[in-house]
Amino acid sequence: MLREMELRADSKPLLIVVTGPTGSGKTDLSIQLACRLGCDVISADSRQIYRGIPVGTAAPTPEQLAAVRHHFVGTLELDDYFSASRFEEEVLALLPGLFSRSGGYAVMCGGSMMYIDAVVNGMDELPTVSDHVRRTTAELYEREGIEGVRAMLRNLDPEYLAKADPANHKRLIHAVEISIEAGVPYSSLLTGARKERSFRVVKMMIDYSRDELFDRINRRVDAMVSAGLEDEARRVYPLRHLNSLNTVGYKEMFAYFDGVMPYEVAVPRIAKNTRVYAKKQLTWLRRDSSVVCLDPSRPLLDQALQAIAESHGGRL
RNA sequence: GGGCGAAUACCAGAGUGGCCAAAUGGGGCAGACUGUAAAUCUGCUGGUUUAUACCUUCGGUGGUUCGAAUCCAUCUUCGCCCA
Repeated sequence: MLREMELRADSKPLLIVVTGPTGSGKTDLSIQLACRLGCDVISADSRQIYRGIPVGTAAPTPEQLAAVRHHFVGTLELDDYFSASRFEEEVLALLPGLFSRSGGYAVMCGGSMMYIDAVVNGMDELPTVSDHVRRTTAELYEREGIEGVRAMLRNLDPEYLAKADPANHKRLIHAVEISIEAGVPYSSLLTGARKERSFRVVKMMIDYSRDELFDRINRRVDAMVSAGLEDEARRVYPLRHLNSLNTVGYKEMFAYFDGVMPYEVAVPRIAKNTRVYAKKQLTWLRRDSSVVCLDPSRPLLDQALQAIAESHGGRL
């Protein structure tokens, strides 16, 4: 069956991106695809990449991991630094090997839109922020609040300040950090240019109606709870201040452990915040017209293979 | 049967004569996004295609007043108390 999908010698390899909102069934479809195409799965998920939190992040199960080789699942410690840019770098380094082993295919599966964009379009080169700069900027924010950060940015990069969201301290702080580190305004480093890639991309998502999706999410949260979310959260509770645990499912559990939120509130809150997260993903997806929508009422694998075939120029 | 209290937008809940289409929170919707992105942040949420504008709203009806969500009367419903 692979024969029919075999690449022609002159085509570039193909990265098949299975994305979509949380709870839409990406994991299953990506595994089916990878099995069918004989390739690996690259996870594009900013939380499943951490070790020790498989339940709350709905990471692939041990069985699923055994069925197909996965990358970037459970490979980092909770206190490891990571970023979309690093993801881009590591995936790009990994891809050639995967393509050559599979005959030109790789599946990327995940809902971290910025990670996917980093791989597909690339990000501008920025200097790595040193601990020293990070610390001084954090102190500035602590001492003088967002006003202080804005004042600093007025000197360092007025152009960015003018177009940035003035209330978003994370962005402003980042701009300050990069400007200091680079010695030039942050905005001067942003080219917006799309990087050349040596592979082609097909993106697809499973397009549930919002009601169906929300229903799936609600049910999945219940499943997580019975799969031991609370125990898992309790194990990582001592590390709750880490960014990797500033995550839906954990923060609500931590609030419950801290006694600031009753259990009966925490669980529905997880479902609600997951729905909000899904909405944000859909907002991001909405402006990406290159995403092929798959109809969940029909066989998904067939539609996915069809989309892949069409990306080859309509030929199998 | 009697006494008291309450009825406000999707929900909760402020407001007690004009600055009220009505605080705030929740929920919902929409959006931004180039180095921790499941993060962080923004806007809207009675109607009128725009609005410093107009219209319709604060349980019902009828009053008082230049003007009522706010005062009066009455009715309805709910809660508590005495029977």
